[in-house]
Amino acid sequence: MERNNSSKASRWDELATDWCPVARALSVIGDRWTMLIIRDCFLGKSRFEEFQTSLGVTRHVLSDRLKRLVERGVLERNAYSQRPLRYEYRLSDKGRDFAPALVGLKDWGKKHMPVRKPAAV
Amino acid sequence: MERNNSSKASRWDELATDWCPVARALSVIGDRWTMLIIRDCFLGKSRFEEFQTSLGVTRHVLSDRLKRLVERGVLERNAYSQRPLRYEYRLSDKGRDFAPALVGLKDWGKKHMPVRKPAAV
DNA sequence: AGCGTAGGTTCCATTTGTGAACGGAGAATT
DNA sequence: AATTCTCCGTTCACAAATGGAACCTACGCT
Repeated sequence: MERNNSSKASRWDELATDWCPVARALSVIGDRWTMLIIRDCFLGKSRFEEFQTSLGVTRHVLSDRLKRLVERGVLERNAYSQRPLRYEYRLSDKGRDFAPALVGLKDWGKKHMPVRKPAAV
Repeated sequence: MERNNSSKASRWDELATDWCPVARALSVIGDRWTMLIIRDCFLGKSRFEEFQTSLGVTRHVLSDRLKRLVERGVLERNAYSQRPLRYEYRLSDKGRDFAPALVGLKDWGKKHMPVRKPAAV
């Protein structure tokens, strides 16, 4: 499905080589769900099932995103169990460097998207 | 196409009311192209054609994004010409508050996505 | 043997994005 | 006055991404 390397490039996936560093950053984390996976990593989550239940994203989109993030060096994939072979995903230094951007988004969300409480009846 | 308000909600468009402020921010700017439109606004661009040629996004996706950003108060739409009635899109205060997040992305892109120059032959 | 769990993959329907053409309204050119 | 140009979109057919559910593998538990 995703990751078919034979297709012609659309403008979106030319962003990785754009002149603008913001565009290049978005080529890595500009897809749906990706930034939220990174947020979950900052919150200490590391396993497939954790991300899946936390985000409600479908499993194969999650699978695709994790694969891309590992390919691009934002996450590292390590076996946390050998006998049932199981992997966890952890932020690399490159991934941890998203902290300032994430904080920027957090501050904006807090200020401009207040949680709507049900009207007290 | 987009903006049909009768459809059932998927997880993605429930983000606007998520407990996490990062998720709420992403519900506004987490779509493809949206953050790049905001970047262009910071760079002084304000008109439909400017965004379109700068980004290479298709016209009706651009049209959709601008509409959403105005609806959500990130951009303001003002007539800049009366006789051919034409509009421009400018950042509101709410939109300008994306500056820190944008800077975070810029710094990450500069550090971790260096521009590949063609090998000097 | 049968069930549960973690981490995926596969299938199909729906939604979103792309690419190109079309439209309208006024401006500028011939 | 007719044609062309510019700006800001809309519409259409097709391709790609996403959603939702089922399935699979390998192991552990009872």
